[in-house]
Amino acid sequence: MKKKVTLKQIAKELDVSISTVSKALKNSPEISEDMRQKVQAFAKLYNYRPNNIALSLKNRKTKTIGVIIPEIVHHFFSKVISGIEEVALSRGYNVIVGLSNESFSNEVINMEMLANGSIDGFILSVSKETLLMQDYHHFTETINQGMPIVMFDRVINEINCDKVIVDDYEGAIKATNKLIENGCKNIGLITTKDYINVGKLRTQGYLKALENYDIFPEADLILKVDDEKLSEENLENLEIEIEKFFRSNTSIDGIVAVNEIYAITAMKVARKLKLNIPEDLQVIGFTDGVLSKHAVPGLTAVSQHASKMGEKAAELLINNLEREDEEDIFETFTIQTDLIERESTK
Amino acid sequence: MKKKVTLKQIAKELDVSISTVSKALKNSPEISEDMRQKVQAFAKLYNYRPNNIALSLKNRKTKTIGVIIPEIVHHFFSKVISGIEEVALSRGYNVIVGLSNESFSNEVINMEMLANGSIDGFILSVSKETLLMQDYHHFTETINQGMPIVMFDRVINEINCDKVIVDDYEGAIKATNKLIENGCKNIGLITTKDYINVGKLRTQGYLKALENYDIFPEADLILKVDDEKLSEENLENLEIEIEKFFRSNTSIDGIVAVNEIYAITAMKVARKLKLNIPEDLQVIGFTDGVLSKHAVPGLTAVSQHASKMGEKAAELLINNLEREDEEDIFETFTIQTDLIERESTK
DNA sequence: ACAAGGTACTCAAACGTTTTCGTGTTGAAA
DNA sequence: TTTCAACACGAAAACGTTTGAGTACCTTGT
Repeated sequence: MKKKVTLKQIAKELDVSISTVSKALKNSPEISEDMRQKVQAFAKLYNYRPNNIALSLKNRKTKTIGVIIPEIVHHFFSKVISGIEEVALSRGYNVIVGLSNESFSNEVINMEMLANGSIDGFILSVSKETLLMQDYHHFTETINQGMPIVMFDRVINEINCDKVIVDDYEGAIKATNKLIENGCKNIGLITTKDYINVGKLRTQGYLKALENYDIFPEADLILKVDDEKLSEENLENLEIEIEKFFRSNTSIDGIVAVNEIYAITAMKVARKLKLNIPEDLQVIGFTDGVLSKHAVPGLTAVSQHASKMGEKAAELLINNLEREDEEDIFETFTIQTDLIERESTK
Repeated sequence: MKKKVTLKQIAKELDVSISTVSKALKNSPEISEDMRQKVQAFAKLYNYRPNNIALSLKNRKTKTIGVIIPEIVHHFFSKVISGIEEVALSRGYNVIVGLSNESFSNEVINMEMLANGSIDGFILSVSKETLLMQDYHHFTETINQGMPIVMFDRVINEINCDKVIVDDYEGAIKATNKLIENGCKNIGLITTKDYINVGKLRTQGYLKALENYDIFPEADLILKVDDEKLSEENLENLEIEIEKFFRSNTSIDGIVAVNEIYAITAMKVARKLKLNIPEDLQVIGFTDGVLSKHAVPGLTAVSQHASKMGEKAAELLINNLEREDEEDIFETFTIQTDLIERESTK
């Protein structure tokens, strides 16, 4: 077992100073050609690699970005990470991932763990609990300490930082328009409680689209699912809620759902109630993930271009980190949605 | 913007030495009660947190583990990460994620980036290309430098390190047995090429189960999908292959598929061919992920307990890292599979 | 012969910690 | 009064690197 070799060891071995070795490896003109070659040959032989930690300490930057997300077992978030990874790698950065599991305290702990020198900046999507509690002190403190943050998807307007969001409002309009144009007369919306801003925006888009067509929105046609009660296990609750919703609104002929699970479950319930898709009921979901793609029938979905979100977030952060002047001009980048049409709509 | 405060600054402010501050914060008995309180109060006021990088350099350990996986947008892998994260967080470790995208060179680059001091050890699942090329020098070198590796799922027997695997062989036997007991006479297998060892093991399990029941395995009933040709986009190829497979084996009444996608696609094709599930055809897939759960009908699946794999891998690694004696006794931990029964089987 | 200048190296500080050893002051025992 | 712990603190090295300043030696020009 040969441990990693350091400058000091090379220096001792060649009987020169550490500085000489360092400079020789960096092709400094201060070093003679002879010495340069000797050192470089030796370094190659022993497979010398500079110690990242020492470099981080010296340069006061780690070339590492911290990503905090609510949940990784989720197509959208893993896709975002994959986008972040791609540009991070290409620009020489590492990615360290923290999971909040939608919990405020986990978010805080994770951020504190990373903020003490381990990383240069954060990319994050705010946890539900944080959104609910509206306690943002950990964000402001981090920013005050000079560590930049980029928020994506679930962002907080009051916080002054770079943001990457999806045009949820427009996306919901597109989806609703599509259904209206396809002849739906009674379009239902399955959404979340309003404290999640993406849910809220999508609801607003839905309402706007109806308004554009002079359709009066009916409160009965909007189902606000209480996400608190839902976990991996009790998806049946969701199924039951949606079934009740369908039974009390038999005229529904179109559904806009704010995420894949809601949409898929709606289709499942519809099948159970002997409704044919898309003949009797057309369905459009948000987030174009695996489920949409592999559902039968395929689910028409509003694509949020998750990996592009990740790429953009990483670019914003790295650009900020590598900016010479310390001006803080924060940008909010909006990603346009696309409607991916499949068999769940006509 | 108040930058992070260091020991040095506190020392200067209180007009004492750095050592005194450090000791006072650690409640050293060398320090008087007065001084201790003064320093701690000051530190709290300025929200002092020790710099992780400096600690890493001093202690020669980073309290960070590196995870290299082929692909993160994948239920199985993200679930594993989530298991790793959980254990890591509870034991005070961070997780840094690298993606190989199934490419050998990416795997090497990622490992080299991390191996230079950034992390204390690796948890990884080998990329397909590496398995194909059988070039393992980056693993042996890393281990030789004293950095421990834990491999999971796609492991390499020749490499001497901790491993966490799923009992693929047994899982395939369970699945095949189930179908046989349910009355299937012609059970097809949809698998990968043999260089992926999990695929190979599952194939062997399938064959073993048939043998146990004195059923002669027919080569025609085994479809080895060439994964190289498959990407996110051209899933149609898979569909076409499976359809051909079904058409040339009309007697098939049961399917074992080595992953979710194959299983779901098989169900989709079956529906197209007017085969009823589970009456005409029963299907069992590997990897109990979102697709299995939300498919219609629900897919009976062999659960690999991905998050448990992650937890176990993290435990093995951290135990190894924190072991006092430097004995290298490597363990291979096998996770038992469970058959999660849903509507795709009788 | 001697200042000037270039070459090829070494020294030392710095990044932020921890920790061993050293040292000055105090109070009490001899 | 001397001696010697006990106490409370400081100095310095170490982790591995980079880099500006310093220096020894040789060459050149006058």
